[in-house]
Amino acid sequence: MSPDELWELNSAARHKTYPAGQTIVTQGEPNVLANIVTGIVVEKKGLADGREQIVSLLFPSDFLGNAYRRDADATAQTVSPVTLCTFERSGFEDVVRSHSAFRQALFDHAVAELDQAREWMLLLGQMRAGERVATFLMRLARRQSDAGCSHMPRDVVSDGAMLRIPITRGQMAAFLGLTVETVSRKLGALRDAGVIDLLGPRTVRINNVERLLAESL
Amino acid sequence: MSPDELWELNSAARHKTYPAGQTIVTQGEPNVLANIVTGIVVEKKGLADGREQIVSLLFPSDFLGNAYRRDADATAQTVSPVTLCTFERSGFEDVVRSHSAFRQALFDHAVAELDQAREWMLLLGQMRAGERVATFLMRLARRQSDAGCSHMPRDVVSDGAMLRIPITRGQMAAFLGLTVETVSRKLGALRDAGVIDLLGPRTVRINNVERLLAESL
DNA sequence: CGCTGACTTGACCAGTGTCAATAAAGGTGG
DNA sequence: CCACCTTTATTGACACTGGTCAAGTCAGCG
Repeated sequence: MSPDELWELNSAARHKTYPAGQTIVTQGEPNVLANIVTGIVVEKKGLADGREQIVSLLFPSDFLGNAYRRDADATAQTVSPVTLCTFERSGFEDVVRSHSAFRQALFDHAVAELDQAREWMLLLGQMRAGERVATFLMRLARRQSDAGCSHMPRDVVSDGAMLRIPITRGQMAAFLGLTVETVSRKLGALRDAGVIDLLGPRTVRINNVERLLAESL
Repeated sequence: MSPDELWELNSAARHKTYPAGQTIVTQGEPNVLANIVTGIVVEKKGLADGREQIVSLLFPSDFLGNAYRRDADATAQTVSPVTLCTFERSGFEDVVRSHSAFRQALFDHAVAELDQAREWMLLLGQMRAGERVATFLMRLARRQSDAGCSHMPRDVVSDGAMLRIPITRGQMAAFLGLTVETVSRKLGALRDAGVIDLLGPRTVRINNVERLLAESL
């Protein structure tokens, strides 16, 4: 995007911070348009009896909210303390209307999200518990190696890679369609098999990428 | 859309027919842009060992393919004999570029698909087998009552409604993340409970919408 | 009218969920 | 900096849903 485009967008932007565990928007209520500056956000959908499915895990630089829909289709909640760069809807829409490159970027974003959602449908519908956990770790590792050094070839994870899990076991369970206990057991099984080390509940070292990939099918 | 817009689009269109069970596009290969005129199409994603998850069920009037992505993210396959109204990519893109209303429609379509995918993630990740089957029937019934008479209030299904299931049990299973046997058993359970009648393997009468809705949670 | 693929049903069992008890981490205030 | 408390994570025993394997039935179609 050109400097003047960015400036125009920036004039509609405002920074906002949230503590950990805070709900940003609730399913069905007016949406928020924002970029995540720091922290982790989850989007989730719930059933009447309280069961919840996390449908998206958002990292810094990810976009939150849908420009073309007034109300949110999922609840967005902070996992850690979060800084958002929020946009006024009216100013945002002006920028979208007048700049086709920006419109294109938004569209690409929506398409990528659809692709991810369908990939996750495959995981939720067909994979067994161990495969889901292994797949989650691999995708997280890829994502972090991407973000860390953009000069590296994409999607490469090497043996010995350290991995920070940004969410609790409960949130992993809600994302993978499992229970906390099963997630914990499958991680333990990977540890016992020597595929990973659990250095702490949120820190993993991948000893054998190939085997982890094989587990994830 | 205005008549001249439709005409312009039409000049890029060509009708095509496929027999039942035919693959239209394969995951990862160049996409197709088309409207479904008649017949049912499924989009599915597969694992290396052959397990498959249906990610979308498409009816006449639904749009197939993604204008902003060259390759397909899923395999599209006909369920019944299908007539497609396909568009040349180049001509299609001209229309998209020059008509904002059309672009908007495409965007709305993508957003709706994302919403549906996430709704299905909730089903696949959190619901039990019986709930999944009941939910499938309800959504199918709503969709058919919509299409049937657009003058009726949307989403209303009344007791005694007849329902045609357009796919096999195997495809239902692949859509719901279950096995054929479980789908069959849960349908049988609904029949035994008097909630539905199974007039044939593909024809259902809903005797008690309220209870079916309760089963689907 | 018979054949083939789709569907149903039963018996059995494995993989996950459930319940319960500990153990470890992390945060707070002294 | 340490002790306490709360939350989070691990582990075990057990139950149960849904998957697997195997017959058998039905429906549609040539």
